[in-house]
Amino acid sequence: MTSSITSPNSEIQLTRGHKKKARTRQALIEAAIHIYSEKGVSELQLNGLAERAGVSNGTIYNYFKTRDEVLHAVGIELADQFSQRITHVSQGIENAVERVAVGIRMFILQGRSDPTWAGAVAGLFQHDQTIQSIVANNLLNDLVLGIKQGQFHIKNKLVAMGLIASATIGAISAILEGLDQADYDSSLAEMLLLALGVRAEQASQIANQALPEKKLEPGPESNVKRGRGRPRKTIGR
Amino acid sequence: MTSSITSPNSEIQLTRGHKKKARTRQALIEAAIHIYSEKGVSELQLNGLAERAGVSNGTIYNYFKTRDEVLHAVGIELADQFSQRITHVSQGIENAVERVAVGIRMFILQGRSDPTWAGAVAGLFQHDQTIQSIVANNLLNDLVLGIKQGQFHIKNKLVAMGLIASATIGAISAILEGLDQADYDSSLAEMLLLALGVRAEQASQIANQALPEKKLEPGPESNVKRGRGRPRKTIGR
Amino acid sequence: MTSSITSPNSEIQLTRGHKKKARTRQALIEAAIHIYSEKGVSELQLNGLAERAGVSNGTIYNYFKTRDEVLHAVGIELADQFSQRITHVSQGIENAVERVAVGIRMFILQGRSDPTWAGAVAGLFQHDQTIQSIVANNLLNDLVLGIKQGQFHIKNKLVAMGLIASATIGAISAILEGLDQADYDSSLAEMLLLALGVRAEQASQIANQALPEKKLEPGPESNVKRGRGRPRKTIGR
Amino acid sequence: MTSSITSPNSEIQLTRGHKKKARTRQALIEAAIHIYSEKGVSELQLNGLAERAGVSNGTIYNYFKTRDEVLHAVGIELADQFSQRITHVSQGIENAVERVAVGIRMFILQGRSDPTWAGAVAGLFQHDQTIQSIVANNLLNDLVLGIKQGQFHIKNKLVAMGLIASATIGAISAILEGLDQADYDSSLAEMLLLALGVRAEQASQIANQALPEKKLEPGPESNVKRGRGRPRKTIGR
DNA sequence: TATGAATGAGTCTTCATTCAT
DNA sequence: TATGAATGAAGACTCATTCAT
Repeated sequence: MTSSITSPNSEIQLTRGHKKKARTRQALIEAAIHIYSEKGVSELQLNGLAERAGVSNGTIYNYFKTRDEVLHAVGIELADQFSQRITHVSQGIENAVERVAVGIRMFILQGRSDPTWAGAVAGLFQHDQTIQSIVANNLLNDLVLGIKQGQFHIKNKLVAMGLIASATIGAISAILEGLDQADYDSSLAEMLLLALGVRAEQASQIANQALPEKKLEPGPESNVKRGRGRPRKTIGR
Repeated sequence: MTSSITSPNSEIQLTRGHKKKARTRQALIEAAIHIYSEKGVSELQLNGLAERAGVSNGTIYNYFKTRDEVLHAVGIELADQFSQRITHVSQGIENAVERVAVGIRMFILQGRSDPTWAGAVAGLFQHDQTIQSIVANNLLNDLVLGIKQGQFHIKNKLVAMGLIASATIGAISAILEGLDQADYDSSLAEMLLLALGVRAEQASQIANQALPEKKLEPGPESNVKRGRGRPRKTIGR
Repeated sequence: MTSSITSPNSEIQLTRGHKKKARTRQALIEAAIHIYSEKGVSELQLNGLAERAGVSNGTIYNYFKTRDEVLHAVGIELADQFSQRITHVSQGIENAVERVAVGIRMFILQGRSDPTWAGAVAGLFQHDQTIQSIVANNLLNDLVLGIKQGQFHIKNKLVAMGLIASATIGAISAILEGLDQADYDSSLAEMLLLALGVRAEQASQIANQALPEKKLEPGPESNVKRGRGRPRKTIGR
Repeated sequence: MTSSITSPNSEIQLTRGHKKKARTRQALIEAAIHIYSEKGVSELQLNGLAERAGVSNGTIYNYFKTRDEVLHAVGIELADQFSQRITHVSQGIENAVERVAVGIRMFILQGRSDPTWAGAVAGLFQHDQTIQSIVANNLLNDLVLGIKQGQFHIKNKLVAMGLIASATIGAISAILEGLDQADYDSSLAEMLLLALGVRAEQASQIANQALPEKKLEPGPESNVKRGRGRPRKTIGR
């Protein structure tokens, strides 16, 4: 049942009979993330959610007043996790170019190692302001830093930000749809660095250098065995 | 607010009684595009569609067996229009760099001049393989051409393609959400050319040169004369 | 199926295939009135309503946007019918004392001849402003008239109005609960006339004189055969 | 807003640990009375009740097997209180006309001084036989007495009883809805005495004379000391 | 073909009641 | 006894689809 979605300290909670409430809430959010990932954000049905979380439908309403509140809570949670995961790896990196490259690549690599999580994040990105803002903030800081460091040459920061965000999300989506490519992460990172005005050799070098050795995040093997199959037949509801 | 989606001068159509059927079908599709644009693909409700198209709900089922069939037909139509509009503007441009730049910019400019259409296309892009394939085909040809012409230096064509597509769609979405920027089109085009390995000065020059004087929108009567029957060979379903 | 609840001209409608819509709406309202009468206003359940009206539950929503709208519509309808029935019989009576007496008695007699209707009106009286206002208006006019005619001697018209209304509604309720009394109508009318300051002999005479020969209202026999049994076990929902 | 329902000085209660049970039960009933008064009898929800009583929802089921049992207990309690309050004020009054007038006025005055309690009683009156019976018994005795004293001239005692009860309850409801009038109590009492056949001058004099100086509300400790067990013989269920 | 009322399966939501702690 | 999370039956509401006219 544990998955990389579970917050880090959840093992402690699971051992005790206490904190039942927190556990159920977490179970609901995790189940929601799985459903997001498999069927898309707009497909979340409360019956399915309850079943997947192993509770009865009424239980959902002990934690969320309405369906929308569930969606929102999941958004917050994903945004939170996103922020943690990405900032985690770029901690300690001083060079803005490297920070950006590492961020892009790490996120793409999540598309392979934890497709559930990545799929949910990617899917949610279009629908939730919260997660967009978080990405935007992280990115903007690094862009500003890089400009100050004289490494980025950008005419319009907002356009640049949008470019990086949508390209990265797009890459994740492509990978999840089976269009993976060898070195997708470094290829894309290199191109995006070029777009930001980084010199070609530097872009190539930084985009292809080894990633820091930090663990991506708990990420148990269970993430891999889950297929992201079930092709959506219907677009709408 | 002007939109090429709007049916052509209706007097012309009314003169021929026997085109009623085709007209109703077209009215439904156009109404659907409006709804796509305003509320998102997954929000299409058949009652609202009928109302918007000025027919009664039962009438829909004279043209489509099921809701899914409506969605599919709209997808085809949008893909079709997209294809026409884009190929239209790059007709006659020999230089691959220019072709790509013009394509990107023209599409972004639609976000301003015909937001309904652009919004629908952008929204559909995430959900429908058909339209993705069309973009892919157009783009791939130009990329290959540019490589042959020695102007693009790309490691992975598929990655490059995904980059351009998602960045452009992302730009449209941003604009539709009110996050417009002056020179969004040329700024983004320039960055993307850089990403493709075009030299900085050339990228800047081509991305900022005046666009060809072609009208953005094909004449309205083309909406009708384009045969619905013409089977299209697409990669997607 | 027809009942005194049906509006007068409904027979005409029922003969034609046209006006299906109006017929269904009327069927819903009539069914609601029956339920009101049997189970009380707060017990109206949409499933039961649909079943009783012989339509499927979804059909209700073709006529009313929400449960509350059903309640309101029934309130309007009952208030309308109330107004018609009562004003009908007092038409042409010039003397205010007589008008009031006839109104009180007629309404009480409805408690016997059309218990469904009367029960619904009585039950609704506590919950709906609309019907209260209508009663109030009818009554107030007659009180003012009687005062002008020098027959009523009242200190406070509003108190008097409340007295008459609640006493009459209370009588209906008592009758519907099986606590009927011979001459309930004239006994109560006489007491209320006394309360309004009418002289004893006049009160007695007017309260006991024969009622005008007008038919109460369509009132088919089907109204009588329906028992108002099913004692409410539960108070709340 | 002062209310005799409010539990007595809680310090006294806290000194005795062994009365916890009785206190919780009483807290629940008092909370229920507040809810009755504010939202109507049929709106009592067990979650809200628990919250208002300051206990957790499960606790209710330590005192009542079912929601209906709660409603019933509240009914008993209110009827009990009603009986005490009314008999309290008319104690020592020999004249039946005065007894009736005082009863009516006192009850109406509760609508102002203790609207919570009065509202609950009035609301319950329509739904609960118990409280109706208590009123009936009190009233009937006085009516019989008044007839024996030659002061009431009534054709039908039951009709008269119903008239007084419903008129008084109606008055309370009107006041609670904000339709208060100066001298509502004496105005109504006077009219009702007239209805009972009392001569005009006497009715006016008695209905308007000063009320006895008794406190409206029995001492708070009575809330506790009144045995819950005392079986009451009532007509109603 | 067009209409629009009717349908009913499917969803969300509420709330009295149960039960492990 | 007290707690409060969990339960699930039940009710309101939606909407794609059918069908008589």
